[in-house]
Amino acid sequence: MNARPASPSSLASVEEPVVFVIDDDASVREALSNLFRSVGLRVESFGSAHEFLQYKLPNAPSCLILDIRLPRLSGLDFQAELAKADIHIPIIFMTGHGDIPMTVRAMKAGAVDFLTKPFRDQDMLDAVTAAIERDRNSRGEAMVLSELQALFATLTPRERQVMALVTSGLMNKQIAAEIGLAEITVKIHRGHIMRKMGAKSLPDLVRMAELLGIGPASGRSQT
Amino acid sequence: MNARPASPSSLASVEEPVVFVIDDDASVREALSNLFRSVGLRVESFGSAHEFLQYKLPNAPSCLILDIRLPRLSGLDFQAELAKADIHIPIIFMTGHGDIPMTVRAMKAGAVDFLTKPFRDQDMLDAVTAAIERDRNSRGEAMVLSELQALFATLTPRERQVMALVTSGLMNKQIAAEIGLAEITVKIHRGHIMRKMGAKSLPDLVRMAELLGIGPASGRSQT
DNA sequence: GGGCGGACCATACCGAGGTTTAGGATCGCA
DNA sequence: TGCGATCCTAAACCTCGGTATGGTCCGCCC
Repeated sequence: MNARPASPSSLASVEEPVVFVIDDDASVREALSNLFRSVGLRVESFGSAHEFLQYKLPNAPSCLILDIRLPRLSGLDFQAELAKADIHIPIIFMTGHGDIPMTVRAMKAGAVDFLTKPFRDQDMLDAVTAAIERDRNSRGEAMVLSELQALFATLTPRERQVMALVTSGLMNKQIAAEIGLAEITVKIHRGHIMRKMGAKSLPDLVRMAELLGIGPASGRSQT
Repeated sequence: MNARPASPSSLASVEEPVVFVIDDDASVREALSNLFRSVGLRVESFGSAHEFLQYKLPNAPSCLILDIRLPRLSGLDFQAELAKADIHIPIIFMTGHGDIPMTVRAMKAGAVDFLTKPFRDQDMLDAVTAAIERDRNSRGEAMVLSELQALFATLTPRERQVMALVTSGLMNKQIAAEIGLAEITVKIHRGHIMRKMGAKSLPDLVRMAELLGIGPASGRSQT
């Protein structure tokens, strides 16, 4: 709508969505590739999980189509691997003969969908659309957060500490007493914080602190 | 002014957890009841979804064990019914012969787990424990939110409007210009807001506004 | 009609927030 | 040894936030 974000960092999410397909059966890869390409989606397919890991993931909304039964590694285990490696991409599982416990485990671990072969093309396309959309959102949030963290990283330890106390609602004089400073010094730090973080107002800063998960944790020991 | 900040609202979550069981097979109800009671959980069981709906739900962390195949209504449909009726309770499905699409649909709709009969008692207990815990958390959050909403409801329309602008970071004089008031009037409103909402500081108020989802939406029409 | 609450405004006062200017002290690094 | 970053403080000055006192106007309900 309105509200220019004013961040010069719109260098992400400009890339087109990508669908990744991992299946050891070349004919399946082929069929899925054709399906997705027919609706204008970019596709990258792989014969194994290992191949996929070699590939440098683009900074674009994407999702992963995975057969639950993979050559060396089960799809479920691979899902866990990705999570452990901090690679977060929505996963759509396919299976020819899966069971319910598998399904539950996959869904609990965050899978977007779980399709049984044979599935209708439209079901797959719907799942992919939802997955891409989900990824687009989470990428957006992650980007905002990482920019905030970058700003936060430019603060000195003292400034970080003061920021936590300011956003917790303490007055300058209380902060000064809390950490043994003159009130004027706190004001100075506070000014630096506002400038470095690019906050236009105190509510702005409070919201940043919320996103960053800042409590009195960064402060010193409490009673 | 009323200004009754000390709302005696600690009357929740003191009740013990309850497990609800819906199954048309009395022997299943009996077995599950015994299982849960054996670990000290309170159980209420029903032969049909309809019976369950007659029951007045207690204000306690709870969960619902549901057979996917119910007498009149499918478990999946009943899940949707509950959601539509704004009854949010974690659901654990059981099934003798369910399929994967059912499972996926249930999990996507928020089910906690989906157990295939026969299941191990421990699996059921684990699922129930997780579900109760989830419900305890969401009840806690819901309670905090409803208390906030109660406070917010005591604000006059003008005060609500000013609150939105204050928490968005505008200065008093800007707010005054925005809605055509004298700055002093804004200050008065602001004071009332802080008192009525029980906010001890501006950051406090900002966090409340975040929880309440307050944007310029409650203000007047914007460009 | 009188009471009540909401909304509005003025004057005055004071405390809190915030900047500028001008320093001093410490520490690590080139 | 000099430089820069960090951290601290002071005095002066101004704006902003917030409260109190006192008052007007309007609409609603008994």
